Amino acid sequence: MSRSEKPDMKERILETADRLFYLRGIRAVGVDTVAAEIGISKRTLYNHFPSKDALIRAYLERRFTRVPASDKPPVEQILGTFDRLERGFASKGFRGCPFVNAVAELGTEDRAVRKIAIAFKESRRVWFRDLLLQLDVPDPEGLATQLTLLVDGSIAQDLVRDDPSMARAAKQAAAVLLANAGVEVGGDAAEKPQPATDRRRPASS
Amino acid sequence: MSRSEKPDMKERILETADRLFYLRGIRAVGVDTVAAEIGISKRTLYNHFPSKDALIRAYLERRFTRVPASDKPPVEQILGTFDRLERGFASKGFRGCPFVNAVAELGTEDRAVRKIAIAFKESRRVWFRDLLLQLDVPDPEGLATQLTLLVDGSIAQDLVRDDPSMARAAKQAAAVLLANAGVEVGGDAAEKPQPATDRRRPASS
DNA sequence: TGTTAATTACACAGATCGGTGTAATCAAGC
DNA sequence: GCTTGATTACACCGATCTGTGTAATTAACA
Repeated sequence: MSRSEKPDMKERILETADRLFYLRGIRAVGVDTVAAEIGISKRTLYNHFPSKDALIRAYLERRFTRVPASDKPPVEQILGTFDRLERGFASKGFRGCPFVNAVAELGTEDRAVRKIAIAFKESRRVWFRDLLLQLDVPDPEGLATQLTLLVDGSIAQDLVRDDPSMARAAKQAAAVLLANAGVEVGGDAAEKPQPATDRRRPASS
Repeated sequence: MSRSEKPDMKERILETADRLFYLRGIRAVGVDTVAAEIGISKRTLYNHFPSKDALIRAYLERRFTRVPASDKPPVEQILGTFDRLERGFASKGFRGCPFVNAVAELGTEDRAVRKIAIAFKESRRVWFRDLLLQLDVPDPEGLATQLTLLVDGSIAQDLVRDDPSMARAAKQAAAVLLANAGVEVGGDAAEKPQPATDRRRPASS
């Protein structure tokens, strides 16, 4: 099949489109820009993707990475999510949730895009729920939803404020919700102190 | 000053820009579209706003409406926020947070837009905090932040899923956080039952 | 009535966009 | 060496976008 020297041209296009779409915005990046960034002709790009819409869909589907399985205790996995979030926020390349951004950019009328976004949000909710089922909480479905609210809330707040401590605030709230559901939460899991005021990266504001 | 028959041309332009920008997206709506929607010439629009960027900024500043003062008890005000949210979600014209959407669309590099968005988010956090101060909770700053996470989380989730029950889930979580801080929460404040599954509007999906 | 300012219609500039057509070039497999 | 398929350069299309220039028109006010 593949006669091209570089492993897979389609994957190279997707990698570049992912980086540009996510960092600069989907509408802000043209197909010419994507092709030029890789150093290929626009024609080659259109030989792999019939339209920009198809490229956008492929970009979002590629972003749909499953959360890796873990053998750690469910509580640690749940609260660890917010630690990963905080590290993500602090990294330079973070710019919000690609699915929420895509819906915000392309509108709710774009069925294909919204379908992928919904699937992603639901997959995370189910991931929470399955962990909560192991913990025997009274209402795993509802609590899982509440945890996703904290995740998406901290992502939106960090996108605007560029303040990674939002993940820490979300983690503390999650710990309270878990404790309220009868789950034993390790004392060090949610480091309480931390006034959380002004933990912005100096680059911003 | 104003020689125009209609009260204020500038306000008419802003009203229309608000509706179109919010519902269809800022980048998706051109200045020609805004002018045509009102029935004025593009030249008139540019006589009131020097550029589209200026119109965008004015649109966001106009969206920056303060939460009205209320004499109801602080707890009711806080939890009532989520009831208002749910009604907003259920209304046809809801399409997420205009500030988050603007940052998602225009990028974090747009200093002016981001500054307005940050100011708005902070104003809501301060509104929560001032109410919490009246309730004598241990950490009003941190709890206020957590409440904003629930607000923005439910907004993001509703934008994607078109599911107004997200506001209800947020309200229940908020009630738990308040109770955990020692606040007396009325039993009817957070109507517990409600499996919350599939409360979508029939129009969607 | 005459002055003044707002609004109008309309053409147009300059850029960018998504997408196509074509013929040449290049590299791998038989 | 020849065939085949991928890639290339490059021109080009039509649409859309922000923004401007201009001269005519309208309406309020003195």
